[in-house]
Amino acid sequence: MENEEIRVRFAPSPTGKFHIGSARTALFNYLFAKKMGGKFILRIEDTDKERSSEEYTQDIINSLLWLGIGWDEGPQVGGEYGPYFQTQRLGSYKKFADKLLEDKKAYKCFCTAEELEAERTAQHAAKQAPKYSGKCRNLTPEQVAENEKAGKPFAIRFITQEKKVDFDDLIKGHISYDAGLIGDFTIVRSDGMPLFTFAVVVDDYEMKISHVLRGEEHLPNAAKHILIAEAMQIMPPQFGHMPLILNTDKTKMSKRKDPVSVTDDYRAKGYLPDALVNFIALLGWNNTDDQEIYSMKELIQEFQIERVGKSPSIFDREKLLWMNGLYIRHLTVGELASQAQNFITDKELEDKIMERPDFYLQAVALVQDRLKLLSEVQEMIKFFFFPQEYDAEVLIAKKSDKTRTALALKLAEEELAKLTKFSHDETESTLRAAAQVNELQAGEILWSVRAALSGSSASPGVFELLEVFGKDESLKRIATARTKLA
RNA sequence: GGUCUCAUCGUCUAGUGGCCUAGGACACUUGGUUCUCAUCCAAGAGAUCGCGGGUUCGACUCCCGCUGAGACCGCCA
Repeated sequence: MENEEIRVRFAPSPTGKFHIGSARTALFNYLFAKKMGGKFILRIEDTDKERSSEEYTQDIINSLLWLGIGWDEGPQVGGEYGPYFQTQRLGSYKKFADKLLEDKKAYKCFCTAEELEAERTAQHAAKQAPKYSGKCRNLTPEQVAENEKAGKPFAIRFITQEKKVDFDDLIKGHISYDAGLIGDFTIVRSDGMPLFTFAVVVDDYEMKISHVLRGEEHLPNAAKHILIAEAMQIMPPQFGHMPLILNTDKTKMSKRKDPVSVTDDYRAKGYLPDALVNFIALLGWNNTDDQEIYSMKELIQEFQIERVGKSPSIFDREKLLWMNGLYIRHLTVGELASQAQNFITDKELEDKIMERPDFYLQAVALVQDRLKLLSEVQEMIKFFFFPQEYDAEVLIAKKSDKTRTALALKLAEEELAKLTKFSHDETESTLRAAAQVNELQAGEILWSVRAALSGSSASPGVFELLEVFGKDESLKRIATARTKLA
């Protein structure tokens, strides 16, 4: 073995927003590398000029960073096997393609897109497997020269040997393909750009990649990978194909119908990166015991490629939501407050928060247990800063009525007004005593005061609210509530 | 149409021949705590281990067949 170092790569193509499935692929590669003391490399596969864009490259980078998946080599950090953008590695592909041509392991194909398309539809109609006819494979050197002279564009096709391709997949076990079914596939486009299938082999070789961990949809590509490697007389890396992440309808998650963008559907919606990482790590991997909550550090410690399952898993958003709530509850109030601030879109509210940061912090502390998403903070704390409109009915506790509620609020206002110390305990004993003396249920008075303060039937507890609001604001809100009942 | 992959509660999964009358988590139901909601705690319901054969004293676990589902078959990745 010339190279015993563990080197893995995550090689996304910037043709769309960074996908949750890609995040899982990246994560497993990262965990594997870190666990094994190896290197994690990020390579951008941007040879599809039509669909690749700078914006998407940026989204990949931002998402990875946000998730806490850093790379040892790649864009921004460099590395000795760069460059890490395929469009900057064209020389390498050309070199290997020329060699393949020279060794008669590939040939120039002058078929036009229309011809190929017609061939495929004909095969489809005849219920045959779509496979290139090999028409240009037997062109004589004279014919090739003639075509080239005529300025006909050509692609380069790989000569697929009719043989069995066997390999041992780290996850799926022994896999065998009949290469005879594959046909001569294109490795270089007529515009000179290499195709993924070919570029990957060259890059993995030049970057000394030892293990390729990717989605199961690439399983058939592994056979091509191995065939090309053989033709190039190099050792292919070890493969590991991870089961797909499915949508609820058991089909591959798609951009069209599912929330799959890490940035738009998770980060922007108020999910925490640690929760997302924890959740996707559990999609296809587990550690035999009953532990479900893992920090990145623990994941690295515990990760074993052998423990990656073979069957696909459905992405259960309910469970993710639960986990996100759990992570939110584990945040310190300060962390939560500052992270949630990014989700405040209401300008007036934002100004108020800036004016009264301590009050904001106290409000956040009271809603923390009730959150599942950071983005929910705004709705939940609004009433702290701005009294909300509400219906008088809200003030009346379940087993109470209008008259008793009016009395409860009157008593509350009078008794609370007497307090000099407006703490949780003081207000509690005061209100409970008032209820008892006047033969009201404690619940009647507590409910109505809480509703008066929050304007809602569901809110943090009344004593916590009283303490955070303070005497003046509390009495003001109770007074307002009383007018609603009058 | 061909090839490949997969198959335990609704979902994520544990289970590597006897510990399984199948364990945990989410969701669900009920109860407790309580001023509501949420949290928290407790309990419950939920899987004839896709089906059929075999191997074995014994199979969720091994083998074969079937069925079902998915992926792939591009000058996309």
